[in-house]
Amino acid sequence: MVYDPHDTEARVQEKWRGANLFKMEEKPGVPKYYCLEMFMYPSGRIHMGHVRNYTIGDVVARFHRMRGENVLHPMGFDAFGLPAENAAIKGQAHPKEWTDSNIAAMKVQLDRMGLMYDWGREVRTCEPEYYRWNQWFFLKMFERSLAYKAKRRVNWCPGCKTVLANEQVEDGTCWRCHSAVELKEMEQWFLRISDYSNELLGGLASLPEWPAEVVAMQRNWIGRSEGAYVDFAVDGRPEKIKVFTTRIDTIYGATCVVLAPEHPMASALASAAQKSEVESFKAAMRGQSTHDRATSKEKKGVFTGSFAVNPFSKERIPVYLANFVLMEYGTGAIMSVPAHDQRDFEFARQYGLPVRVVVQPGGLTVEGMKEASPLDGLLEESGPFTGMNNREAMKVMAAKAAAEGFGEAAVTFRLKDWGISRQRYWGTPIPVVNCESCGTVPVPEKELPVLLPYDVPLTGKGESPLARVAGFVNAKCPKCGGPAKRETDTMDTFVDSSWYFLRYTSPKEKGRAFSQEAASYWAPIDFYIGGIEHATMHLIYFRFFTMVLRDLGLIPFGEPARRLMCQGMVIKDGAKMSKSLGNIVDPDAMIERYGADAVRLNILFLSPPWDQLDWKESGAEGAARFLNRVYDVVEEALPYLGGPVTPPRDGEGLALRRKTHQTVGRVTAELAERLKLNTAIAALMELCNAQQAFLSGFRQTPEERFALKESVEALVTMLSPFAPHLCDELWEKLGHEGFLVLGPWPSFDAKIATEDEVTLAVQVNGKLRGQITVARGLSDQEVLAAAKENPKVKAHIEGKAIVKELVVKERIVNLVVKG
RNA sequence: GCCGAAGUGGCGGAAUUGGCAGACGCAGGGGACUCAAAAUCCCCCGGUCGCAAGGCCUUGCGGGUUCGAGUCCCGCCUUCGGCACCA
Repeated sequence: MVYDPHDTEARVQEKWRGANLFKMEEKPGVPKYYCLEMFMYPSGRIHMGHVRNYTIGDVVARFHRMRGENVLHPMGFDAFGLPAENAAIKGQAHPKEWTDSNIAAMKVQLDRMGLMYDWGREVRTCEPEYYRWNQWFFLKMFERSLAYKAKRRVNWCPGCKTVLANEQVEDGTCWRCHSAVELKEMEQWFLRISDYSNELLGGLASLPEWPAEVVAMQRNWIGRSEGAYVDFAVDGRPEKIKVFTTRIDTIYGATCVVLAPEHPMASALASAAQKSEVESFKAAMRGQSTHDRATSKEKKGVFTGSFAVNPFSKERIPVYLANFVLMEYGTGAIMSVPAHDQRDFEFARQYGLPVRVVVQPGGLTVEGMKEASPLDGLLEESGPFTGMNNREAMKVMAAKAAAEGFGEAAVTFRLKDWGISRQRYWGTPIPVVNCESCGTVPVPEKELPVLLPYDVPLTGKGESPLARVAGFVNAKCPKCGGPAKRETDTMDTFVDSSWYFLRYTSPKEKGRAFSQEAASYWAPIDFYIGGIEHATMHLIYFRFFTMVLRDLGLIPFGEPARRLMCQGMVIKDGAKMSKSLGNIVDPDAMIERYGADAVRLNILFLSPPWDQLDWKESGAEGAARFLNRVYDVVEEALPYLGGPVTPPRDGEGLALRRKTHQTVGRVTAELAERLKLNTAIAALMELCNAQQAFLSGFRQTPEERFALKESVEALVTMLSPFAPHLCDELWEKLGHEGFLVLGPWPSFDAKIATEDEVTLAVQVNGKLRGQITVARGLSDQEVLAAAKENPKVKAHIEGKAIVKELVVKERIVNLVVKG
């Protein structure tokens, strides 16, 4: 009998719908479980990456529900963003219609997969009821100076015609369209994520169930470094140059001070003689992005004509501007110590500046020096500090600087504030007006939402589209009532995704972003699944938002997700699936061919969820074959299940019971803890194989009937999170009513799972020589005696002296012999 | 350069965290059923020597610890990912 998945899947899905099975009903007195997959961008079609991501979540969510827990497993849409707008520019449809119709199409696809989503909780970020709360959070942050406007050099993507956050620049290109990013001086809104650098970094230690690589990437990205600020006086001028250094111990070796070309003091420090050179250098640097400068590596600079005074040695050293000093990091100024910093070394060689060794690791001389020495050692030529260990000197010298008022120990971070202004239409309007007399004025809360107008000319030409909508732009100043103009930039869509997980807990809530009661019941997320590409974007932003929301008193926790899993990429024939390579696998076509259950099973069976996965069609055939075998086993067993049953105490019946309970133990452990879903499926396959073998020798006794019934029902139940359609169908065949997802999960009996005989391997000198099967619970002496009796072992120990005897309970015996 | 992950049969991958390497599946070979095919079922399937019993080798490479190492330690090689003129 061949099982037809299409017929079954359609019928079973209809029953689920009829029973409103996926609506979450909270029961009192049971644990909660919030299982969340990163919501989707409504591009129009789901791909294999979605299939994998959502199947993992679905299996885990179903499992927890079967165990009787309150499970929140929602899905929604990250519905603002560029593709919708670009489609409109191409004249396809209004972004709103484009988005809505894509969502409708994708929901059909998701339902076909059999995914257990409570659509009653769906969230769409482009709805005013959602984005008004983006605006509200913005106002709250504005009140606390966590949102501010500043003129900065920002990343401009000429392809997307908008500004990008630092996190959205990859290798000097736009994360979305990969155009080379340019630097532009623009007035922008920023969120002060840097205020949370310390907590974002420290909090990582409280996330043991996050993947090590994500934690490492975030740590790297936040980039803490310990050092000191030191003020250098400028000879003959009142102002001081503040530098940041991690090597204050090398300060006696500083032979110049170098400023970034954009440093605010750069022009002022130019002497009359150097003025034109300084200005032309600044002009040359202006067009170059940090990325361009970094990749050229060549050190370029110009002397300003001014001199700085080393506050320790009082030495007078020249002040330069150079391309390798970044305005964005530290203070935008450094002290240059050529002997102990490679960049400074190269710069010194280029411009003929002196090189002086001040930390002696042993045998280091300036003559013949090919590169800087970063090593530790004892200070030399360092005034009163000479002879001191350099690590010690760092502390002492920073303390001296602080005591004398020309510096202090300091920690700096690489993490910069989050620029959220986007010069595009399809996003959340920033709730601010610019009044001629009052300046920047936030829109009062009661006027929210600032609605995104529907009719907006979209040309893709570059400035904010909203600026062309007079009805939107012209507003009254909330403060003075005078004429004002609205902010026409919209927010980065990563703002939307920074708190959506909280909205799911009370998606219909009015008057607040979310119900605080619901949020503190459900959140933090127990299990969060998504792609690793968000490691330093979404996954850092939503941690930041969670901390801010906690500080606003809205939630009682600061970390949004307890456990994170990043599913591996789905590739085909060793290459990433892409349209240009023509190796896209269409989920719909796969479901058409093998059924949703087989597709789900295959994508989970092929490798552990977090590993890269090479989609193999033959695997889907294998999965379908297995489901067929399960179907056959049930069909074959069915006629035998009616008669009287008695628990078996020995023989094949007991052996099958053992296998059944061992499988329950293994599968439960995988689903509850380890989540190596491929091995859970392997265990189920083994159980099915055992049942097949059992049936071929089935003797129709009440004992064997008991074992068979128990085993088959356990298999169908445990397979149901993976292949929910087939299993619900089989459950009905087996004479049961209702749905497997409502539980219960099979109970595990350790006593039955444990064999009363154990097979041990016997080694002689660490080499496997034989096996013995003995009763459980024998003493080591008895086990050793049995081992020595084994004929194969005997042959290897005969005539030799046994030097050592080892027994590892229920595993192995090792006899060490000599001679 | 720094940080992280990984390297196991023809392939995807297992291995209870130091205890029988290769579970489970895919591909392949042989057989049964069939007029035939599909489907299904049974057997074989890391390498090597051997008729066989069995021996030897084998988890990227080289050392080490241990009765015992895919797993731990030291030193390399390779691949992938992230960051990178960050002072």
